[in-house]
Amino acid sequence: MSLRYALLALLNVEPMTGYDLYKQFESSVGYVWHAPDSQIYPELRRMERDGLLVGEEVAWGTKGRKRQYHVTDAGREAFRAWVNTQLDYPRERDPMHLKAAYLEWANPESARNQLQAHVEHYGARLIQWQQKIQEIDGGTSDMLNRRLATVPAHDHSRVAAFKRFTYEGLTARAESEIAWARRGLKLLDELYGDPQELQE
Amino acid sequence: MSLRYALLALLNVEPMTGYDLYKQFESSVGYVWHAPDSQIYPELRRMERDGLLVGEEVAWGTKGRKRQYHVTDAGREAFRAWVNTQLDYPRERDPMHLKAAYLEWANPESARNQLQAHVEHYGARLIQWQQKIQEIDGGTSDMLNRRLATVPAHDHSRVAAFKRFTYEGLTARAESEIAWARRGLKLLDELYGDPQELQE
DNA sequence: CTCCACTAACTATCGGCATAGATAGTTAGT
DNA sequence: ACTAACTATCTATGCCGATAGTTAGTGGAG
Repeated sequence: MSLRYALLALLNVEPMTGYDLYKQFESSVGYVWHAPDSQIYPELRRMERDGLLVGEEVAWGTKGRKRQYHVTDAGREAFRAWVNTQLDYPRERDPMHLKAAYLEWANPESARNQLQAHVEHYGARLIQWQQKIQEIDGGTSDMLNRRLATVPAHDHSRVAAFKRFTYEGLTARAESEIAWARRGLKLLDELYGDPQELQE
Repeated sequence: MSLRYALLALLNVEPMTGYDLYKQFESSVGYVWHAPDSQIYPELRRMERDGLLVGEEVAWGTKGRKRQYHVTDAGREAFRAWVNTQLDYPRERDPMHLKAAYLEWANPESARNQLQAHVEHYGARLIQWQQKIQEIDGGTSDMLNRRLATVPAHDHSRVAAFKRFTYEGLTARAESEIAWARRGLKLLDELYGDPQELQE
């Protein structure tokens, strides 16, 4: 149900087509929320049906057509209501931690590779999210600048602060995951012997 | 697809019925992985069909019957294969962080309440996971002890170490989430004024 | 002896999301 | 004029998981 609000958040800044939104989810915004186009188009239809959006047919080339969606007052209201609503947390279900509990079944190299992949996965995320923070601080964030253009100047620092806060949380999580996986690698060394030492 | 392996992990320790497994997921094991019974029963059938389990009809009272599932060699092999397989990470999709990015839309008390709820949610998890670690260290973990009874003594420390490692990761994550939400609460104080101070 | 909580198992429906594929128009380079 | 890459939209299938409801037997408390 969050896809709907991720879409509203983007469309609040400016009207877009389904394809525009898909591109956003594929790039920068996708580091916080992702969705495939096959999910976006039907959801936009449903949102229009529910009165949160209005679609406007726009010419594209000579014969082409595209549908640009504008947020309605009801849409803005729905978004505001969502932001003010307590969300319910799903039950615990994390494949990597489940697997970690049974790593004694794995052979040591495989365990090592998987923890190494964990480090690399969150390492890549970490860099992306840190980059976002730098863009926010440096005022070079395209998305943020367009958003800021729609709010009065004295609210700018506030808007930017929450964006930064979001990425701070994501980087903290990534760092925590990396630290955990590194501890796991050390644990493997202790239990099975350090492969570096064995080579010497 | 992880449910299958969560079930295999539990059934590797001892044969159980669907209901037993459901109880496990409702209590201790549920802090790492959860599943409703409506998912468990059909999955057990499928696993039996795939040759990973064999079900045995057991008398229960005078007329009652229950089905106890045993892991087959193929089941153990499938589990080992899973533990050795690199898992693929899903795309980013976290409702709370998405919402955090738009907290300027929320009214301050609501934002405060939601961050407070975030602290409390992970606070509760933190206590549960820390308890698990203490149970492991103190040798009072029922689940772990039954598991240890199935492996040779010289592997005991290894098995326990991975269980502990899992919960360490979960507690670290919980602590990170709590610290983040607390930073959010402080940010709200800075942006909107500290409600404590206003009362004085 | 009856009531109730618990044990045991199963079914149905629905939304979210992944994966894949279909269709058509556009734009820019060769 | 051709072709590749991109824009734009939509459909189909299927798994995973949440929620809710059904049926039937067990065992203990009052």
